[in-house]
Amino acid sequence: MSTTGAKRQTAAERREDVIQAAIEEFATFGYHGGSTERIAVAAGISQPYVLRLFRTKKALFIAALERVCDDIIGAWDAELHRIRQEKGPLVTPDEQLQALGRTYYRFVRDVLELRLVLQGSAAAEDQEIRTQLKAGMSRMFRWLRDATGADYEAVRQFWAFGMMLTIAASIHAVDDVAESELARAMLLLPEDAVSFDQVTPTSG
Amino acid sequence: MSTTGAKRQTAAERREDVIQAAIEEFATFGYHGGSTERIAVAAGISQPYVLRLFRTKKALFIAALERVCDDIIGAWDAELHRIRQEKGPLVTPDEQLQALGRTYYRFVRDVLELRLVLQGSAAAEDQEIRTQLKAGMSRMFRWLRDATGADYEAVRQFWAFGMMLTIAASIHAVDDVAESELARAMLLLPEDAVSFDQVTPTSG
DNA sequence: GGCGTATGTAAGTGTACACTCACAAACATC
DNA sequence: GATGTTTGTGAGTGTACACTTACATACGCC
Repeated sequence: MSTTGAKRQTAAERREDVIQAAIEEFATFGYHGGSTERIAVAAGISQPYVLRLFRTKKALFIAALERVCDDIIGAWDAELHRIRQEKGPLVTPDEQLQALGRTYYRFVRDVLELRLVLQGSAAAEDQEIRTQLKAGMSRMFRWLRDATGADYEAVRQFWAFGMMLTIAASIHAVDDVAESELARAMLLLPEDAVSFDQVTPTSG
Repeated sequence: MSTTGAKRQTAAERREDVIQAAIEEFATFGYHGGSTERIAVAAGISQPYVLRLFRTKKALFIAALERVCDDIIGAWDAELHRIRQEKGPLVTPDEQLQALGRTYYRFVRDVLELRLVLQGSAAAEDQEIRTQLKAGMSRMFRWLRDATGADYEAVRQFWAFGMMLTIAASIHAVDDVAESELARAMLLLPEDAVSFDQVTPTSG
């Protein structure tokens, strides 16, 4: 273990670290506000190397977006299997969607990944980002439809709620839910709700 | 009319021009991606003067956000009066919300203002922006509730749909609605819909 | 017409940041 | 242990952009 003891990893491993750091950075600050320098620091490498692993900042953003779509579908898939094992194979599409909806946040690491979808929408003025985002959303929509067998209307409602929950999380509505009937409304809670276990992530 | 014929306006008038330009710029490129220089050009003044009228870029963004919330409420209000005159004063809350929802886009100039709300959510990591956005959303929620008399659940659904429509517009889903069943689903259209008059803005 | 005020700008400053390039250190293979 | 390849960095470059300062031009008022 010399002082210059450089721990080399494969490019694939580094890429993974960078993507994870990028998801966090971009989800928080958006595409324009996110910095490759901070991503590099978070991933434990130099900034130029980030740009060698992903040719441009935009390419990295798009890769992160793609990953998030995969993760969300993966999390949904796992939850669906859990539900089916618990309740038998005869659950209705609506029951399945409801189950996915109730545990929406728990699926995705600290809501960050959902926020990245929001950031993608915000940056969708860029054609390449827009194209990628559309593809990702298509995949999610199709998966929801195919996996649960639900109809358009149900998937629509599910998705719309998801977006609203994401925005509610973005503006930290959950912070002052006790004092604000608005927050309560946005979080889809009944007026007499006292707990947020069903919608908040189990953070930290 | 000399060549240096400077047309002076009052600061209030300039501020108005700047806010309109800012809404367009920020709605398109977001808070971080938006440029005060471009806003200045669009408003027909120099960039330093933009920052004299609004102390900082952030202050301008927040002012634009506030304005948009007012505009949206104003547009809703006008539509509500129209509906009541058309159908008499006995319309139910649900009918009123439905009317607002059907013409959602038409209310707001080319969907830009709704996109700014999305951009605000994306930039809500910043505490001041977040605070302003929360206040604006609160006002909108309260107005919807008070003006229509609808209950939480109905307002929630209305809002969630609005957010989804905004995102659909951001990713230009409407562009390829003919070829994509996804776009159709996101745009809340029944599967046999042939026209988008109900949801698309009358642009140009 | 002089004077105070409001409207406006040219030019500059500092900084953040995406991206480049030349070079170095670790590893694999023979 | 020489050689080629992959992993990695230090030190820049150019540029975009928020913000500042010092100055100019129009306007109202007496």
